[in-house]
Amino acid sequence: MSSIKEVARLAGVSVGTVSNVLNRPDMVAPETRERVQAAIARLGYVRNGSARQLRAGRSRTIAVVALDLANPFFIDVLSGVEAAAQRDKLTVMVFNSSKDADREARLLEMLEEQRPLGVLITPVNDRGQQERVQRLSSRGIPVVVFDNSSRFSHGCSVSVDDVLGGRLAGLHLRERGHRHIAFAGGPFTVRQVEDRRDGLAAVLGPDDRLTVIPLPDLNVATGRTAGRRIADLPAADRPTAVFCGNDLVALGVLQELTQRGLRVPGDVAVLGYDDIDFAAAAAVPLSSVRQPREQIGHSAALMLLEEADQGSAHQHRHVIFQPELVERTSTTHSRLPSP
Amino acid sequence: MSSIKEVARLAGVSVGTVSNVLNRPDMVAPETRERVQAAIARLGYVRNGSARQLRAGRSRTIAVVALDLANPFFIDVLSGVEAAAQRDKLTVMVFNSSKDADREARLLEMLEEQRPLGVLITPVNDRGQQERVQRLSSRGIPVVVFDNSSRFSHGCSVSVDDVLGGRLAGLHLRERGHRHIAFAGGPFTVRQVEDRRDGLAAVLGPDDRLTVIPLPDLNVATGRTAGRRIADLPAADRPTAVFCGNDLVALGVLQELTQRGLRVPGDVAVLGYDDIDFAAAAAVPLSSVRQPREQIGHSAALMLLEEADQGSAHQHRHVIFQPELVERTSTTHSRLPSP
DNA sequence: GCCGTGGGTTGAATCGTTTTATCCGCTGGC
DNA sequence: GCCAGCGGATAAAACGATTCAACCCACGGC
Repeated sequence: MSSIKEVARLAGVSVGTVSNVLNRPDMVAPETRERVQAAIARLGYVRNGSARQLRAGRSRTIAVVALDLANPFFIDVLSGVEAAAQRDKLTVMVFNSSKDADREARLLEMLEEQRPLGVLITPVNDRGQQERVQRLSSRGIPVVVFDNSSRFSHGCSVSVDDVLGGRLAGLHLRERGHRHIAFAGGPFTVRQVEDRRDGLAAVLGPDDRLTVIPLPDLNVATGRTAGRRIADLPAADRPTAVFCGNDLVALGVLQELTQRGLRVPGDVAVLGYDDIDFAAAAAVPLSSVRQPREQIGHSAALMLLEEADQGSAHQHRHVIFQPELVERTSTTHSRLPSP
Repeated sequence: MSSIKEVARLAGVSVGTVSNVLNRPDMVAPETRERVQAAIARLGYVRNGSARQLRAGRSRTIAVVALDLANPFFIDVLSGVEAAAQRDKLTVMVFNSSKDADREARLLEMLEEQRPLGVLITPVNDRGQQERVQRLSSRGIPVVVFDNSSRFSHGCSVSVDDVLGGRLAGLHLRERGHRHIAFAGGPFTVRQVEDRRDGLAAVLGPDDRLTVIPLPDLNVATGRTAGRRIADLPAADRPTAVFCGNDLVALGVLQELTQRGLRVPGDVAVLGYDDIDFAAAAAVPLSSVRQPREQIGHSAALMLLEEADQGSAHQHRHVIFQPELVERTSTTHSRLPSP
């Protein structure tokens, strides 16, 4: 309710001095400073962020537009971002696009008006948002794209080599003797999904068989339908291993398979992607291709800050992390004696 | 880069007219309107949110301060909030206090400066933040506290009857014949945790035994230590059922118990709280006390909007939802023949 | 006695909107 | 022929901070 003016009046100084007390307290005589601080306390004054930002031109918050907060993967990325932001005492605000291109568009529009210090985003799809993202960065708001292997040319990007991830998955499964492997995931317009499948396909031998089970989305529910599809196949046609687009799908597949009497990994091995914490806690602890989650967020945020500091002198960079395979029970033959 | 002024100049009108085109397009002659719109498009003009809000005094975003985004429970609450916000085309921004009182304090401070339309929060603890929250609402920013059974007197609140939840848990387990039950959770300074334990304790018979395993926090890791603690007890002293502070703990307990050769529910039954989606997908599908997650968020948001509309005429309300028990495998005796 | 210096303070300009009172030119009614 | 009314546009006053040039005063040096 009370503005800087009333503080000034109550303390018997000019608004400029109050502002100085707030922003460079050492520039003002101790005695006046205390008088001003007393006035501030007395009125319960707190400064108006909008006015501040209007004048200053820059905000102290960085925005994260997450593709799907329901996926723990993003939460972990987020904590990497928060760690990096803490260094400069910036606040992180999170928006959820929920994989909805329209929502994402609205959010970006709103961010364009709000002008945060920078934006971290995993775009819903490569094509559509390019221009909108580009507009942001042409407005002086740095944008870093993360978890997206598309070469994002108008800004920095942090991604993980998903083709390699697919290859690791394929090699691991072949090593375990699997010759008929399914890939459950989609949509293939999402580059990551496409890459993972392609990586898998690339390491299969000429006589190996690959069954693709396309899914409209990557979550537990679609995973279940994939599991059902697999369970319903005649045993001869059934793949002996399923590589899933991410861990949520794997969890769904796992649940449905065991529920229908198939044993994991005995009858069908299941391999996930991301290595979220819940993967290890699953019915059968899930093998998974791990992405360095916090690190993705952390380095993306650092690149953002760097760009925000450097301004126009900045050179965009593209960081690519390597995934690694984490082996758990769901792809090793059970050590328990079979009945 | 370009402001409303340049648009006005390019279109050959005054800034007031441009503002009208933006905010009440029907108040301006079609011909001028088009000219202005052309100018806007040509310059790539987008309005400055800070200036806008400075003048308007009110923002169009509501802030959610979540206690722990890593708990899927909050994500579900969040989607309820988003659903409600969509109606008025408000944006929802999320902040993560991570159960850290200092962080929460900083966030609230920042929100006080930023003046969102309203704030939804699950405070880290009842005591400390009362005043800060109160300051917000005394500044005209409505605050709704959710998922917290403390009677929050300075604003609306939405909560779930946790004592009842504890009772339901206790009744269910007793019905299954359990007479020695453990409660794994903490810290007990958190009202919800305390209530759940008390509810459980209230329905135990005089000869029943309750073992409390206090935990510093509710997550998978602490759940594991609880599981280990239980597994290490001599069989005679071991509770036959564990009621967990939330599903994350239950997941940890479950994992550790099975890993150490104890069978769930054969040797020890496990009961969770919240009924997050991962509960159903666990090693042994988890019985759990369900809270109406989306609904909590939805009704909290509606109350917030109501208060924001009504202004000072508003009467605070307290909504309390009822939990219900969802029975799955982890508390029913296995149908599989025991070996 | 004058001048330079420098810490401390002030006043005014500025950021980009929204909003309100005012104005302009016309038409229609009396 | 005058005035009310009206659609449409404008100019100027907010909103609440930051910043910068100017100023004031006391002090020391010469």
